[in-house]
Amino acid sequence: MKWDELDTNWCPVARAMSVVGDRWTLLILRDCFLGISRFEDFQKSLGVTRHVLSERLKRLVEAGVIEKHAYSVKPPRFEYKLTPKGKDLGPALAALKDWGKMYMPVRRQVQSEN
Amino acid sequence: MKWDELDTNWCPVARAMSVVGDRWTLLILRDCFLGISRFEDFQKSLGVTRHVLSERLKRLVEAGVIEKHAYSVKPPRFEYKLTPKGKDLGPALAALKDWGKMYMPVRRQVQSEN
DNA sequence: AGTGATAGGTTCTATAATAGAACGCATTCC
DNA sequence: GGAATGCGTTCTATTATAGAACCTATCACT
Repeated sequence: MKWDELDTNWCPVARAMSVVGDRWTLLILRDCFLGISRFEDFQKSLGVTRHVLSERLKRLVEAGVIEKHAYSVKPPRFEYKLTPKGKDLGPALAALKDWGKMYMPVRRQVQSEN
Repeated sequence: MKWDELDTNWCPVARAMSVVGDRWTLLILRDCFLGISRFEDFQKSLGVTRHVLSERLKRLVEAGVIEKHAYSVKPPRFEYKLTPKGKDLGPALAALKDWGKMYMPVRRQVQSEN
């Protein structure tokens, strides 16, 4: 199969990956679960480029995983919130969290010389 | 943060993604759970390029998620098997499977004109 | 002994995705 | 009339992935 045809795959895991399998997507959703909802906050939290963040949010909205709505019209300001479909990714994220806690111990980042 | 520094992140989900967050990796592991163990079989099952498959398997072995061992020396033949660490990704994959079943209905692939 | 098949890769080039910085717009604050 | 904030888009450079070809070792057949 091809990566951009995962949505028609027989396997439900593959179909799930067609929505949440791209780089950064699952971490954006983790941030949603932590209460983050604004573009700037996702960007600061993750360090993902604005370009990619914009593209991922658009995709997640299209897929019905999150919703975008204006919390202010003047000035125009938006927030992204999990839909029920998005909230139901909670168990998957929780399982990844548990696994990470168990098997991926925290290692201090090596400080650069400069 | 940067994608290749996820392993030092404070968040266990991010640290998990440092191992299983790359394209195709979670689907390779799904295949492992389905009993697939050989290079050729992963490749046929997923359609991933041999280059990427090789790289992902190497990474998963390094991370201790799967083990490579020879099941024949003459001719040299190998199989990849889940370690306990890898088997403990079962709940995460199961959660993704459930979510995919629930929210991503099977759609027939549109047939090409040619 | 030569030919083809099988398994497990590596190497090569072309294309697609991501990184990183800059820019644009609307609005508010000073 | 700046400067700051929030939410993006656009641009170029670098990295990752796709797709095909190639290599090695062995066996099976003729």
